[in-house]
Amino acid sequence: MSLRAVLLITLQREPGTGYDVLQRFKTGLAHVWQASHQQIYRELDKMRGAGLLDCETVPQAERPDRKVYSITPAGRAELDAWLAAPLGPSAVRQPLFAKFFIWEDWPAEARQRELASLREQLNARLQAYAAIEKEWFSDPQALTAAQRAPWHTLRLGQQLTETWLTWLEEIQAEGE
Amino acid sequence: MSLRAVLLITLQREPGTGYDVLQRFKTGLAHVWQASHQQIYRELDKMRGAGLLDCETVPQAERPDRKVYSITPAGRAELDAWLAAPLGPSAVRQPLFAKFFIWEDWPAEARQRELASLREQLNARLQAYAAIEKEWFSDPQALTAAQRAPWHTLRLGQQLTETWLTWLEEIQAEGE
DNA sequence: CCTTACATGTAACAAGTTACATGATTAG
DNA sequence: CTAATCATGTAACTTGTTACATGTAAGG
Repeated sequence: MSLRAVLLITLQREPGTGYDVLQRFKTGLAHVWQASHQQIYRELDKMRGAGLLDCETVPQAERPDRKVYSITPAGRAELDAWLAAPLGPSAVRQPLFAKFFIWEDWPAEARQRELASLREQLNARLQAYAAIEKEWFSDPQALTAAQRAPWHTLRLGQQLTETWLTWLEEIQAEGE
Repeated sequence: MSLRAVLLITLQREPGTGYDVLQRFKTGLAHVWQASHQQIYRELDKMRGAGLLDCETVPQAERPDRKVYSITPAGRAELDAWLAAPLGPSAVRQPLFAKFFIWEDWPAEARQRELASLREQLNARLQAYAAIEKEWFSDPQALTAAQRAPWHTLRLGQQLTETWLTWLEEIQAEGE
């Protein structure tokens, strides 16, 4: 259900094609949701079938037609219903924590590799956040009302990542 | 793959039935992994089929037979391979962040309900962590080598939850 | 009497991944 | 010449959820 809701949200802001949505998932929505192009195309088609989206086919010379989706009143109603119901608890799935359950069983160099790889991923995430911040929220003083809440999500993302990094540094220091 | 790895880890520590594993997912492994009983039974059967687990059927009077699974050498090899390969980045899926993208569109009381519900969930999670800590790591000074890494995962879980809570309090304060 | 614990499963569905497939245009 | 961008899709598979199904024993 959540992918569907995210699609409704982004298409409500601005209609677009499956490809457009994929680009949004890679840039401004990168810290919110990710999905493969196959998942997006499939879901958009299902939503059109369910009457939540309209689809206008725009022919293009020498390229596949663009299928521009936009939200319908039924789609907006479905979105409102989703917004009105508080989210349930999310499932816990932490493969790294699982690895830590037999941490002493590993060769030391495998541990180092794991931690180094994690560190890179966390730093890459911070950089991605910084890019979003620069593009969308460069001046926190001048945020519009509509920008304020999305900006908070970005800040939380940053803070969670920093919590991870601090913890990682402690672990690495202890392992020496 | 990760569910499979978690099952290998827990059955390597101690053989058990699907039901046993489910109980572990509810207690000592609660902050690591969750899965429904159907998912567990299905996966255990597949793993037995793939030669990763042995299954010994223990008849019981007046109750369904217990199927006790234990890890095979092939299972241990698969686990070692999983441990040796650093984890890839995990997918980003934050439905709450999506809601925040149209936060100003909601009625104020719906927002309050959402935040209150989140707060309850976070507090419940902290309590679950405290229970695990009490049962498994009551004396941090006296941790065995094997307990040390799992204890670190618990601490990270707590710290992440606290980061969420601090953020939540800021948002709630600002909303007044 | 009702709920919880014990102990297993089938079936259908929803969500997400990976591989394969097409074909023009533009930038290096 | 090669890679990236634009733009769409099919098919097969894995993973996770929900509903249905069975039956005993113990505790309140």
